Order: sequence, then structure tokens, then C-alpha cells
Amino acid sequence: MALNQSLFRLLPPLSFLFPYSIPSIFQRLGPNPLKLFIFPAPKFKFLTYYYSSLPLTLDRNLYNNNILHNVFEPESHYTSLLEKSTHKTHLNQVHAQLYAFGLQNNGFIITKFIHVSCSLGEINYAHKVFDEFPNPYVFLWNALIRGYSSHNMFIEAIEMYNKMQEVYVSPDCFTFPHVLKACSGLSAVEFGKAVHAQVFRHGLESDVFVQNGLVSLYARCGKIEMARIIFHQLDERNIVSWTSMISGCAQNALPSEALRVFGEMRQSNVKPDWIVLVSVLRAYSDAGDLEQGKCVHSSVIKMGFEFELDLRIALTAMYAKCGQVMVAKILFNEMDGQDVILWNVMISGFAKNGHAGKAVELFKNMMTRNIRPDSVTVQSAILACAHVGSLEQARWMDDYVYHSEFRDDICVNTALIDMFAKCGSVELARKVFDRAIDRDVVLWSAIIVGYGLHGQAREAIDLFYAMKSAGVQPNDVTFIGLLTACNHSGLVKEGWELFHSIRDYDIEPRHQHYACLVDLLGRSGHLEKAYDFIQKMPIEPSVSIWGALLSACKIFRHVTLGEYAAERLFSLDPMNTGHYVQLSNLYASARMWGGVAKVRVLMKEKGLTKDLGYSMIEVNGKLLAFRMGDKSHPRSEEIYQELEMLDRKLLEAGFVPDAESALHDLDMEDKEVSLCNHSERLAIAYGLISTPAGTTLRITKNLRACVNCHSATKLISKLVNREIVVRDANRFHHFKDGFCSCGDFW
DNA sequence: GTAGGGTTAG
Repeated sequence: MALNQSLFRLLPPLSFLFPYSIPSIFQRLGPNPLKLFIFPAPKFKFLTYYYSSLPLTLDRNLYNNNILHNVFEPESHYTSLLEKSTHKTHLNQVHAQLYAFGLQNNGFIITKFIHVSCSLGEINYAHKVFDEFPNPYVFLWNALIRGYSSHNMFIEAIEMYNKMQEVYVSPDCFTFPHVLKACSGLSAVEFGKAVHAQVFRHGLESDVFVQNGLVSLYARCGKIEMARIIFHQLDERNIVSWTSMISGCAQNALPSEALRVFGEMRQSNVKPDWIVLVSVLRAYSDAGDLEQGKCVHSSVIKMGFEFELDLRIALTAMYAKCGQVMVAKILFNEMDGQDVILWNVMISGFAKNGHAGKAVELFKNMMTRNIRPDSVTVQSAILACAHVGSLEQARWMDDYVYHSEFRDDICVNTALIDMFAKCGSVELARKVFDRAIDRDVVLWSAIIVGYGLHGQAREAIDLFYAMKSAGVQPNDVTFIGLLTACNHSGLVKEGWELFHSIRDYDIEPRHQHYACLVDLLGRSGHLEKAYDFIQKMPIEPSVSIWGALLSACKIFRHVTLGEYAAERLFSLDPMNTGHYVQLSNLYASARMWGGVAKVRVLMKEKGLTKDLGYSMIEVNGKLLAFRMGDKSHPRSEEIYQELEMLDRKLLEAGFVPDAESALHDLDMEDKEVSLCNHSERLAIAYGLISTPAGTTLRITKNLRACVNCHSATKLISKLVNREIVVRDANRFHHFKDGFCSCGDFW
């Protein structure tokens, strides 16, 4: 009788689900009576298996005895079981037991169950369990919303938030922090504002957790002013409020503002914890302030936070971003190297700071150590390949992606398109574009920019129309791609029209757009018009705008306007060698040798030297760099023989070297150097002797193509019957049959 | 049962 009574206490839900009367259940109880209770749960038939297999820790006799003696406390029992769970099979076993003992509608246990399932990454399972629960109340909704939000499944989190309101469950102060996080994760400020209104409607506006969520939402979405207003109204500002504000500024490219807020925080005697230091480090690294970054590093050690993994990763990132990649590598080596984000920091640090080759090496190293890369790792490795510029390396990367889980990752595909375009093959970029299933504005822009880089403006414009018919709205970068494409192809009319259509798409033209237009007008000889345009611009002209005007003045030998542009450049960007060289080139083209000398003095005064030119060529997957007059290569003799032969052929074909380039080069103190061994020519000669006939030569230069080499390369492509692809500091040139894809317009 | 942090495409 005692047994019956105890069981009855646990059984009521089953009596609804089961068509048999209670006595008949007992008649049917075999040697394993509990098994029978599994069946009422139609969605969880698999639980029979878990029930019949040995349960996790349940001692059935102990359990029965506990029931008999009325001391069984299911809530604490299952809380502790769930806390010990580390695998889905544990969840299955607990779940089976809950059904077996009729605890499947115990809100407390199910809330815990959902929470644990989510933290084990079994969110779909958690959702199914949630769906089985009759009329879930706010705790269960919160647990599920939290699960989605903490796994960056923001859309699902917001869907659940909407659904809970449809069934008239009121959100509470535990709901909003997660919903607000989801809004900021989606950058959905407008929706966030609606949620903000709901906060007031439910009278939760003075809850500090909710307030911090709001500060974080507005700050992370770039609405710093709004964040500040809420922040200043807070009655109680804790370290989380400060961190929300600081990280918001840091993430929105406002490092100095972030640091100012941090200063305020220190003034109000709030003690920093290690989490806030992560954002402070980010701010210092974005501001490029290595010295202050180092100070934070020493504070970290003083405060005893040096073993916090995430903080160490932030420190590594700081050194890497500030160009101290070798210091970063030391920190990297000190850690056990299992964390993917740590690898990402190091790979992108190498890739962006002139060690692209090392970045690729590190990625391969990671593969051999069986550490699973994520999408960011792959994107960083692809970026590294783009910087290396080796097409063979690029193909390897593409092959890797094609056979990996990242094949349909939109960001990875965008990076691949960019990589192929930068490695000289817009055709392969197009292949990636064609196979991409998902295409957003960034992916479309990548291929448009790619065509622009290669001077194929028609393709770029066609794709622009295709993009619009696919229902994708262009953005500011799309237009930069289109305008540079027009520049590189000399499509003045199209460029002009495109520029004037920017505002039709609700896009405010930025410096770069104006610079493109100045470039376009300037190159086509409309110098006065370009100057007029600069005068009438609604924004203050920047370095790139005056730079565009100066280089146009050089082409058309407009000295007075060029001098004016150069003056503006020298005041805005005094230490950039490029501007001085441009002005010197302008004087040289106008045969004003006095001017050339004047610039040289100016450069000496500032301690500036001309950047040395070099060219790289890829042969059999290996990159080789040549400097002007380089004789360091083991096959140097052969290279110079080939060079002489090329020169002879050029002369026979009637090639006349451009005297101006010669003069100004000599004037730039490269006295012993004649035209024929510009680094570009050396690379071509090496390519010719080390590859089979007909192979395309791929060359990368650090400077812009010089007039003389450009016309020589055109002719060489015809004489030796090779396609030669040259990437200069600005764009690609495809030389074939005596012509260049740029149409001599660069 | 709650909130803040590290890597990141054009």
C-alpha cells in the first residue's frame, strides 16, 4: 500500500497519457516495470534504448527505497546528475528516467535540463524537450532563449522571444539580457529599440542587468550616444556597465573614446577585472599604441591575471596588431596551443604584418597537429595566401576549402574570390563566385572589385546589374569597385554616371568615392574639371584625393596644379615618400630639372629615401624576388644573357626606350643602372629561362609600373609569345600579343 | 536562472 501511494504521487501525468486504468498497469508490470512508462512520449522513442541500457548513476533499489521512505528529492537528485553530465548520452539517460518516474513536467528539473543541454551544445534536443512541456512558463523560455543567444543563434533567440509573447508569457528581468544580446549580435538596432520599449512596458527599466544589456546593445551597434545616455542615467554602475561601454567603443573603431571611458572608470575608483582589460588591450592595439599596451601587460602580471587564457590571447593579439609579431609568437609558444582563436590571432597577425608566408606555414602546421580550424582561421589563411600572391598556393587553399566543411561558407568564399583576384586570376575568382550558393552584397562586391583590379570594367558593370536583379542592394564598397573598374579601363562616362547614382541607393559617398572620381576626371585630361570638383566637394579633401590629382597632373604635365596638390599632400602626409617621388616625376616629365633637384633636397631634409623597387616571380610554386641590377641569383649569368637577347630583339623590333624615364631614373641617383635591368625585366628573363614555352609569367611589383617597362613588356609578350601578368602597387596588367589589358591607362 | 571579453571577408 505504501508503495502504491508513493507511486501514485509520481504517476498522475501518466494516467492522462495512458489508456489503461492504474490497476491494469500494475498487472502488466513485468520484471522491469518502468520500461512500460516510456511509451507515452511519442517524440522520444529512442529513450527506450537508454532506459533499457544501464542508467547513469541510478541505483534502482536505492531509488525504490527512497520512494518507500519518502526521502527522495527528485529536484536536487537531478540537478546534481545534470551538473555532472558531460555528454549527450547522459542527457538521454536522465531524460529517460524523468519519463520513467513521471518527472517530465517538473518545471524546475526541465529548466535545468534545457540549460545543461544548451551548454553541451545540444540545443535542438533542448528545444524538443521544451516543446514537450505543457504550457511552459517564463523560466523555461528564459533557459531556451539563453541557450540560443549564448550559441550565437540570435535569430532563433528572437523567434522564441516573439513566440513567448504570442502565448501571453510575460518576459522578466532574466529574459531581456539575452534578448538584448541577440539584438546586438544581429546589429538589429531597430528591433532592439522595440525591445527597449518592452522593457519599459514591463517596468524593468531599473534592473541593472537589463540596463547593462541596453548599454551593450547600443554601444555594440555603434549608437554610442544612446549608450552613453543610458550609461549616465544608471543609478548603480558596476564593472559590467563600464565594460559594456568600453568594449562598445573599442568595437566601433573608437579606441580613444574607449580609453577615455576607461580613465573615467579608474577615476571613480572601480577596480578593473581581467575582462575589462581585454577591451582596453583591444583599444590600445587599434590605436597602435604599443607602449600603453605594454603597460597593460605589466599591470596584468602585477594583478595576477596572466593565466587567464582569453586575456593572454588578447595580449598576443595586441602585440601582433602592433607589428610585434615575434613577441606575439613567444606568447603563442608559451600557451598549450589548443585554442582555435589563439591560432587565428597568430595567423592573421602574421598575414597582416608582412609575414604572409609564415601565416600559411602556421595554418599547415595546425593541420598536422589535428587542431580543427574554424571559419575565421580559414579566412585568415586565405588572406595570407592573397598577400603571398602565389597562384599555386592559392589553388592549394581553394582545394582545401572545396573539400572542407567551409565550402558553402559565404565569408570563406568571399575571401577566396578576393584571393584569386589578388593572385592574378580573375577567372578562378569567377569560378568560386559561380559555385557559391549564398551571395550577399560583400561577395558580389568582392568579384566586382576583382574585375576592377584587372581593368575589366564591362564585366564589373554587367555583374552590378546582375546583382541588382538578384535583389541584392549595393553598398559603398560595391561602388568603390565599380568606380575603380571604370578608372582602370578609362570609362569616363560610365564612371561619372555611376558616381551620380550613388545617392539613389541611400549611400553617402565617402572620400574614396570622391578620390575615384577625381582620378577618373584627371586621367581623362579634365584637370580643371577635377580641381573644380574638389572645390565643390561637401567633405574636406583627403590625401587620396590630392594624390589622384597629382598623378593626373604628372600624366598631363600640368605643373602649377600639380605643385598645388603636392603642397596639400606635404602638409597632410609629410612623411610619405610616394608624394615626393610623384612630384619629382612631374618635374622630370616637364623637363624641369631644377624642380627635381628641389624635391631631392626636400626629401633629404626630412630624411626620406626613395623606396627600392623589386619584382617577384613565381616559378614552380616558389617565389623569387629581384631588385634592380640584382646579381645574387645562382643563375645570374644565364639571366643576364637572356636579358641581352631580349634587348636585342626589342631593338630589332624597333623599340625606342622612353628617354624621360631614363633621365629621371638617373637623376634619382641610380646612376650605374640602365633601363634594361629594372627588376621587372630581370624577373621576366628568369621566368623565360626557367619555364616551358607558352607558360604564363606572373610577376608582382611593389611599385607602380614605369612607362618604359610597360611598353617594353607589351612588346616582349609578343616577341616571346607569352602571356605576362604583372601586379603593380595598384592593379593588374595582362600583357598579351603586344597589348596590355589596361589599354595604357593606369 | 541573468549581464561585460579574445580571432573575423569586400
